[in-house]
Amino acid sequence: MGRNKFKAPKGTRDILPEEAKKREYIEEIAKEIFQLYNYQPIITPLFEKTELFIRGIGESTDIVQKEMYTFQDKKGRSLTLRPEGTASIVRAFLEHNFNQKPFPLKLFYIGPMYRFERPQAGRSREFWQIGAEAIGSIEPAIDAEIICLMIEYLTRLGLKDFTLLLNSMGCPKCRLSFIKVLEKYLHPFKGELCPDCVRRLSTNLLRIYDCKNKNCLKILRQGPIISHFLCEECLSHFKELQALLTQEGIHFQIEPFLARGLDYYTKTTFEVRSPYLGAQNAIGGGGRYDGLIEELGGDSTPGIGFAIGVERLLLHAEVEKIKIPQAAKPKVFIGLVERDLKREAFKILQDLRDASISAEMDFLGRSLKSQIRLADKLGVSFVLFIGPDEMEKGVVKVRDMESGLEEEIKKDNLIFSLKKKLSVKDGGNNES
RNA sequence: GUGACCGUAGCUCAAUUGGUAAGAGCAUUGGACUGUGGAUCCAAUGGUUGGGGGUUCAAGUCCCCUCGGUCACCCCA
Repeated sequence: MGRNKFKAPKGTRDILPEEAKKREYIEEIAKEIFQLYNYQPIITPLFEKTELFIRGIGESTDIVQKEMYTFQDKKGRSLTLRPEGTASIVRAFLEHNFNQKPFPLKLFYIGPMYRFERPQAGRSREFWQIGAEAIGSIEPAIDAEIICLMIEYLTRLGLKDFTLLLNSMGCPKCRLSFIKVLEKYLHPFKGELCPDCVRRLSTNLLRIYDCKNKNCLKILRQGPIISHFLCEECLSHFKELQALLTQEGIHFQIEPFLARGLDYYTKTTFEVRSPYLGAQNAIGGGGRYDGLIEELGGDSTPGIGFAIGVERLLLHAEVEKIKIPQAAKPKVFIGLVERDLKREAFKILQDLRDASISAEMDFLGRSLKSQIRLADKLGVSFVLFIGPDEMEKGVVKVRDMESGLEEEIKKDNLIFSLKKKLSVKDGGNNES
């Protein structure tokens, strides 16, 4: 171990075949559901101009303040590895004049994000998100669609034990009046709040809701609630969204203290929490960002989106023992009895593959016994023996690894016969 | 960025108060069974004990630094 000079950088890791296959599966399901809801794939660069994230995510957020992977390229431009997906998508939206397309424009993405943080359970420096954005509609129905999409995806994967939290942050107008009231309420408690919250009092008041200090929480919970201060428009939006979710049988919990750490959220915010993830308990979350596109230089255009953390999803799925179908194993192994029949064996191997039969053979000159052992480890259904006796008769000996029965099959008939045998076996189970 | 705990073969773990030449199981490879798997048995491969420095006659074991891991805080996916 000490010999290995190179290790994956702190907070990153290799995703080995076993896990990679699971990811392929959950991505596949995601794509199915996105297609069902008519969301189109988009792939944006892993890095962007730093300025985009500062403007998009918000100067005062933790992401911008301390979590960005920022570097200079050879021309001295400041670039940043993307810490989240929405800013890039809005940038692409503006860059390609997507406002010319029919609204709402619906996009999804799957890819890695980067945040410079101390790793812990459910948190690393490189992590993947599956996310979706719907741009151009202010209808509560699109909020409902986005949330349904997210919940349906998790449900489709088989997750059960999660909670959907819902809140409205209001719009800039009503938020302002709420902030005033909250400020007034909190002022007398200044001496009792934790130092962080005292700081938040003057910098970014709403961030106070992120505090986990028991005393601060107690004070907050007895204070004003943002939903009581929503303007007429925001309130009816929120009510309509709730009605739609209820109609679809989606259970949610109003969480008046759900603030979320990105400055751009307006009106709807939501988060899916898992009881199994330790301190980092959000599997995914999202919200409406009606001011973001204008902030980044476009016409005033509303939008809403969510992101799911792939690693957290997988961690949760592990606890719930979610069944993830295993990728197919090779079905046939070629057992080479004598070395000088290598060419013949290779030919049969390729013939099988040409016929779409997944096949494998030995490439290390192993003894026949070791070859069969290997075949067993690979879990193939059949082993074909290629030996002098068989050659002479123009046949291949086929061993059924389950029953141990062997049968000689004419070479001309091999593919047809194997396909038939395999389809019989496949008829039963296909999972593990 | 802060704190706590941890770091011995590919994996899971041993190694008396610092004391011979760091062991075992599993995995891998070969063999017992010279044309045949899963069981069993035998053998081999595999470690400058994360790295560096220090204390000591002697360090896997003690001290310092560093890298990494784990968990928590901050915050979020």
